[in-house]
Amino acid sequence: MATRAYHHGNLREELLDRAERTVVEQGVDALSLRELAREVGVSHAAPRRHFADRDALLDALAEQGFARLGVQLRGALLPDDDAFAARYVRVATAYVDFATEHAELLALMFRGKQRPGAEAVAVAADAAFRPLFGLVAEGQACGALAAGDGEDVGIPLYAGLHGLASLLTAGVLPAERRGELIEGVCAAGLRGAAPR
Amino acid sequence: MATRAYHHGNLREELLDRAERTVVEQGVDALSLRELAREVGVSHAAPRRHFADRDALLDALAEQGFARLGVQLRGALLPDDDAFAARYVRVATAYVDFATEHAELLALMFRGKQRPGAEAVAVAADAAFRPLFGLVAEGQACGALAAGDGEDVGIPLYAGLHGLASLLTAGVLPAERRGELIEGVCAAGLRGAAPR
DNA sequence: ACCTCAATGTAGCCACCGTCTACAAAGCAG
DNA sequence: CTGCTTTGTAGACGGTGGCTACATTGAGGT
Repeated sequence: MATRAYHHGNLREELLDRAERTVVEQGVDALSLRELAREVGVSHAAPRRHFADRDALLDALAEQGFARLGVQLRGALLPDDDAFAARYVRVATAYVDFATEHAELLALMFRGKQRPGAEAVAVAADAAFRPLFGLVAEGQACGALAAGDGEDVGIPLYAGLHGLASLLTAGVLPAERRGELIEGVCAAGLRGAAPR
Repeated sequence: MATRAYHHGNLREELLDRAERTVVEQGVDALSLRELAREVGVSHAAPRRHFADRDALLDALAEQGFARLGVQLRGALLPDDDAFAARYVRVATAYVDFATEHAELLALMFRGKQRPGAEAVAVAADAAFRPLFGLVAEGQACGALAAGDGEDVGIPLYAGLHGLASLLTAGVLPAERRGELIEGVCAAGLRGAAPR
């Protein structure tokens, strides 16, 4: 084995990858910098060269999480051969899927938004959510959604999705019914956002 | 000063009160059992007589939180001299108010639901939410909400509220617009849940 | 080719934390 | 009064995050 040299060469990324894995699998609280360093095979103080403190690492994780979420959402949005409602359900499903599969990561992502000095996280969040605003505009253009400020129309829709995801990951709603719950929330949301 | 005796007499409750305060003010992560014991003026191992470990204390806190939430919701529901929509907005406001004022506590409350051996928390949660189910039934009775399974009708409504609260506490949506956002989400929710 | 120097990793320390166990004090039931 | 249970205390252990001083490395200028 090419016993790596004194300098790792890729420490930051490897730390992030490992950290994301243990966060997703065992929760934020279970993430220990020292344990992480041990797993990667590096001294306990090495991570400090790349992350000022534990919170900085968590912020970076959140940023990366928003990037992943953005990819998922854009992927779900890509095929544009469907009716608007169907596309909406597809994007909603992608969002709820991500939220339930990465529950702990999502909590981290939203935790970061209000912390000071986390502009990078906020920027990543905006980028991830941009597709949703486009979808709302599209719905307005084709007459499926009420006209007016896109935010006013989109916020109730997004709140429903986010709330559903949150209730699913909290165990308030049973995960087995995920599919039908998404359908129900989407349908109710679209009715509520329809032109009147 | 009546220097209290060896036995405190009311340790458990005082620990819970102090703990809730620091959780609400500084977040769950900032809660330290030792610091708590110091504040109450008791040895660092004393809390262990009342809470098996830190998680047990957090569970008790969650349980107490659901009790408080239930009181708020029932209070908002009590005056029944209004039209259904107005009552709904009032209850929704009470929920979002609680969620934003006790953001960290709420996170704790929902964290508990999925943890093993926390039936007491689940029971408290059910009790807190019971008023909401009653309100939905009432809306169905007076024709403001679609008939059918109360859960199918109520879940999208509740998801919207919970999501809105979550987005507000995360800082995704600005707290200053709380009032108008509640109005918007309530209106959209009611339209989506109306008979068709 | 050499030398400097910034970047990166290491080793050891500190205070703090949660948990465990052995012990002390207080209340209570007979 | 006596013994037992409850409640609080004291001290120890391993683990953690953060800090500082030091070691190693690689890259760029001469």
